[in-house]
Amino acid sequence: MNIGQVAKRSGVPAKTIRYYEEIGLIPPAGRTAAGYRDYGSTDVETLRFIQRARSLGFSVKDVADLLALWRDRERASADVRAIAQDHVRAVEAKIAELEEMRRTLTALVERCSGDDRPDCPILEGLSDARCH
Amino acid sequence: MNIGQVAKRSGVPAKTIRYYEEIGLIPPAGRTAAGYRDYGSTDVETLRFIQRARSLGFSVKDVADLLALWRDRERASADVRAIAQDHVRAVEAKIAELEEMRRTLTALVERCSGDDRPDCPILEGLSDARCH
DNA sequence: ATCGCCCTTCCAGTCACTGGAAGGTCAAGG
DNA sequence: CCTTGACCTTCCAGTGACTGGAAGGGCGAT
Repeated sequence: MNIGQVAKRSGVPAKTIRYYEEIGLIPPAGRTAAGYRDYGSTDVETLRFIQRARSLGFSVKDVADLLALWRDRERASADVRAIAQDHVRAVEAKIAELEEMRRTLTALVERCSGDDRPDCPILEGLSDARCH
Repeated sequence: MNIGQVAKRSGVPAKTIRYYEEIGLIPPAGRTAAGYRDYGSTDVETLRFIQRARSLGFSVKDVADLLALWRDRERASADVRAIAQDHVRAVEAKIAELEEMRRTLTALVERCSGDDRPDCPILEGLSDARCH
């Protein structure tokens, strides 16, 4: 299977697949006589796994660890859970941070009339930080 | 005032101040005879403005636009409001995305026993995407 | 043989910094 | 006067995770 086919089936762009190979997240693909990368259905499954983990926000490093555990039939589920739980905490922290931004921003936007006049509580808020 | 002083007073690291100068977010600072950058209190205020805008998640490009409006006594508050409102929408979209991740991740983590056994719904979820 | 699409590599750019090396400056203490 | 230590300077490289594009080669169908 060509890289384009794999890209279509896994949802990972061809360019990104090459990049994953370059950084060692996936092993180097076999090659055809002409030098084209050649893949099998296992590779598609691996890339789908990677795609899903990435879309859940796991870092490439985390994905590498998860992949290793995925391939290890002797793994302890506790190891997987630890990675996932750390990530949940990171996601929650990020949400909290963004919620805080949203709160402040919304308060500023609401106080701004948004007309032709130069008078603007948003800029005032940014210069004084009286917004908190 | 030396760059270190300004860094302390504005909350923007010295390295970042030099970087902002390099990319043109702030004008080049004056220099002392010895070649040290020399700042006044206006510079500290500008950097504080930048610091606050950045901490609310505005991109450097947005900050440049906001700074220009801040300095323009003839601005229309509608222009400021438009930038801020776009940003609020972006922040809200990001929050929604992270909430969705958190929901999926939490569901997976909850189903995982997290013990010595290899049996792991998290890895299963990542391979099958039966989680949705 | 030619067309259009696929593949290859390599280099550069994104975003917003951050770290570090190599070297110059300044103020205080001995 | 000299040294020490904390500051400053520039320049180069690296981060994370791709993404775009150029230059060149291959493949299947007409």
